[in-house]
Amino acid sequence: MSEPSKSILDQMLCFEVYSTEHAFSRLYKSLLAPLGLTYPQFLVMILLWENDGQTVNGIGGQLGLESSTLTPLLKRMERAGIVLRKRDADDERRVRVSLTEAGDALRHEAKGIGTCVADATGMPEAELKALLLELRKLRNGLAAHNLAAD
Amino acid sequence: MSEPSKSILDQMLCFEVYSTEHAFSRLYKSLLAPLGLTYPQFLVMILLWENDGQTVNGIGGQLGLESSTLTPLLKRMERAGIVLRKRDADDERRVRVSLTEAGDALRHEAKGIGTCVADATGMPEAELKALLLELRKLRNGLAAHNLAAD
DNA sequence: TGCGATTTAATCGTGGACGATTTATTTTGC
DNA sequence: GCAAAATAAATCGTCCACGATTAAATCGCA
Repeated sequence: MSEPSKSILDQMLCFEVYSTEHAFSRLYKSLLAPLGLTYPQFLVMILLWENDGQTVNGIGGQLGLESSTLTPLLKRMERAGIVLRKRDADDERRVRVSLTEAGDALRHEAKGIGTCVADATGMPEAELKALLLELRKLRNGLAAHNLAAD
Repeated sequence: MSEPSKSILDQMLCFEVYSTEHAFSRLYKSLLAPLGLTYPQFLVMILLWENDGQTVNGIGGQLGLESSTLTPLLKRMERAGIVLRKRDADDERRVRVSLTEAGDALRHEAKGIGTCVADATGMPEAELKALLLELRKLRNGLAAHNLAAD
């Protein structure tokens, strides 16, 4: 009873990840609202700004999302006029997602967001970097375990 | 261009938190499925196993969830026969949530879950503990900023 | 005492997320 | 060259999450 067992620690860690995700989500919501974007939509935009015309699966692979999540999300973005969805002529199974002019223009409006978030953490860069690496290690561990379960 | 700016780092960090949360969520889903629980429901159960008969707001405060999230969630748990929802006789605005026998019994079936998750991380206890503290620091920073925005 | 302000849940609409399934297309194996 | 397998996206049902609003109960204060 004196020391917290590893399993309790783990429960706490999972909850911490869960609630940190909520905190990030709330922060991004307020920053992204003026652009009319949600956080997952913003992630898609980052990928497209970097490399336009990707397929649904390509985007999903990078974000870890299924087509059942992405298809409706991309349709909302299409309705908002920031992306286009078009069947690939060479392989009609694929749908390629590309930026409209409005979508491309959003890139400039999104410039300030990163620094806002960085400031909000209130932590020095080195510490954030270390945290990033530790989290990546954790996620890789979990992902390996998730794969092994199949 | 040579060094990653703090804002890019931050974007990566946020994404890392986001996807680590997904990885945890997937892992817990497979562990909790035999108990018929989702992860947020499991969090509610942990609170009730610790302290039965809490109010909706009391639970929400600890988990950072709104009544608009909890009410339907608790109704599903009630339908599943693991909790009861009852208006407080002293203050009829409050709804008290308590465990049924079946809900209490689940506690034993959930025993092994923590160690499973701890093993899945593949990381030593000390490292997990340090990560927990860093994440808490980050979350507190973000939460402070979220509050200040009001 | 009684009325306005506050507190507590519940409701509604929107958006994310997943698994299972379906449909269409392409690849492969023979 | 064609049937079977594999791949890509979409669809459906369920659940989580939030903000805004509503309804009911309680509190507080004049």
